[in-house]
Amino acid sequence: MKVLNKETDYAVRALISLGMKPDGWVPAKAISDEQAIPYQFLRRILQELIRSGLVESKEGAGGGVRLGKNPADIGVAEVIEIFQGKVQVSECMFRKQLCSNRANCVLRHEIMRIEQMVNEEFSKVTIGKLIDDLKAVEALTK
Amino acid sequence: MKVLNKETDYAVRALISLGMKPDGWVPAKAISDEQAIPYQFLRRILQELIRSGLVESKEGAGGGVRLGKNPADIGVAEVIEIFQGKVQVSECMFRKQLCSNRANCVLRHEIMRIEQMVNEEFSKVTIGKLIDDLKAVEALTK
DNA sequence: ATTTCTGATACCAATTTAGTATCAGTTAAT
DNA sequence: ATTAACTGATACTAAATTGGTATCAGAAAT
Repeated sequence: MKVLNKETDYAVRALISLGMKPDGWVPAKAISDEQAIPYQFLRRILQELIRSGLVESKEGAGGGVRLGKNPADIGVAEVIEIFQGKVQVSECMFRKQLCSNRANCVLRHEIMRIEQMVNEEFSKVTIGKLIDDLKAVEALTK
Repeated sequence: MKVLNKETDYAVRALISLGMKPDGWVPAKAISDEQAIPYQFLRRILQELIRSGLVESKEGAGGGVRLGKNPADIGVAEVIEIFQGKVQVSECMFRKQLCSNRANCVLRHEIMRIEQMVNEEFSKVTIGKLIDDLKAVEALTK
């Protein structure tokens, strides 16, 4: 059971990379090289990040991309949602036979609790936090 | 992002169904009808549950399946693991470029924390608990 | 005008998912 | 002894998803 797929994985890495170069426009090629992400695949990923406002872009020579929000305001949950949709345990695990009334279905309620918890935790892990952690590790290993 | 696939979903429903009929052998056909699970698909799922000891079977006429463990001792985490493997966030999200030393990689550590939390939560949701909740709802709606 | 970039979109192979089908063997009842 | 009701094992398939590639048009800087 893989929670993050390649798109989300690459997107997070790209966002971290951008967050560490806050000045100017970074071409997709630079990120692709630095993070070893296939160029065309990354391009498509960046376009989705742009559409959803996490990243801004500038066309033409000297152009590229940069973060569209403060790194501390970008939670991994948000990135997951863009590429893999909202976390949902099952379409509806307890229909018909098992659950006469959807509204007060305790079982579904139970499961949705975990869903929400996961979402909250993934929201707390922001790009900013990841960058901070990363810097702390780098300082130690130097 | 769908956390449970059909196999896990159907498996849990089948286990609940079996847990509610603790006496005797239940043929796969009966579960298939009751829970509207495609028969052949369910058969394959049951065979995996049997292999992993959650379910016992008896061949021949009058045979069928029954729980192999106490419902309270079957956590949904266990079922997920059988059909979807251990929860893992990413193969290794922070390799090479981002993380010089795997062992003390704070980022990976961070993510694995959520992983473990999810597993614990899914372990606490047992078939027994689901059955209890279900009965409580049924009592209310009657 | 040429180079460096993004926008948009179409394509593709490999894998996974969800489901079907078949045949062999076991047990119970007649 | 036969038949009906079951599981065991396994092979097959269509459709969707995943991960990745390719192409062309257009924008900006030089």
